[in-house]
Amino acid sequence: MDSTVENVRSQMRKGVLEYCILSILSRKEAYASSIIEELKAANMIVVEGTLYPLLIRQKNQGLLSYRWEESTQGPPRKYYVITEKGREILSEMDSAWQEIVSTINALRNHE
Amino acid sequence: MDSTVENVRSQMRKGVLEYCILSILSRKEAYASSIIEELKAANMIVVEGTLYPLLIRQKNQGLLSYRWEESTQGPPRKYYVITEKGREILSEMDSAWQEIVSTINALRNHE
DNA sequence: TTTAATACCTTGTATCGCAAAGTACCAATA
DNA sequence: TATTGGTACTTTGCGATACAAGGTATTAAA
Repeated sequence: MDSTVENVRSQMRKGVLEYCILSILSRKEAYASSIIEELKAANMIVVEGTLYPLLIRQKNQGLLSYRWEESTQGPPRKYYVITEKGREILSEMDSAWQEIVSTINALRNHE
Repeated sequence: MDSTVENVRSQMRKGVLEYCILSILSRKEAYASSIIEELKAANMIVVEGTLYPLLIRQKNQGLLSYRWEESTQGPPRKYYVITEKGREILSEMDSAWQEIVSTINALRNHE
């Protein structure tokens, strides 16, 4: 049951997910669960099975590193930290995003 | 050669492709090749193998219909026409898009 | 010692864009 | 009439990716 619109909505979210992750981590380091919380607060529904592989991908691309930290209430947390390369890529993502926004504006308001 | 950024750029485009198609067809009917031209002009690179299945999908969802028209120079063209339902969905896509834009703004400029 | 909460990770599935190859129609030209 | 080139539509196979679902491990409280 496809609900066209929900599908489109989730497609649009997908396109900017990596951008959102890097953006969050550019402000302060964070661990997966807290990133999910922050995304949820911003109306970007993301689940664990999506986020973990994505963080690992970005780490493998050199955009992130991480360190373990003990928690007072539960297992240790893997705090991800944005790298210098990550910041460079983030800034290129800013451009890419602006470009898409312009494109949509052009297409949507043209004439 | 993954070029992270080009990958992200294309991910972002994917997310709004259906939106762009409906948007173009909301102004006037068009056939596949002309849609590709228009998208190219707007900086959205799309190829046949992407567009045709997508048009068929949207037609099957009742967002589009089509009619054949003879061409003076080549085989007949399949002109796609947006339906009433298509216009409704397009307007919901407008909302979805605005929401994503707000989300990004919130995440990107927060603090 | 069992339960609940927190946190990390993996597997299988479905979707989707894209490259590439295929089919068909038409017109001009050899 | 046979061939070539241009236009247009369609299909197949592949790779990437989000997500549902299930799994492991640690800690603290009941």
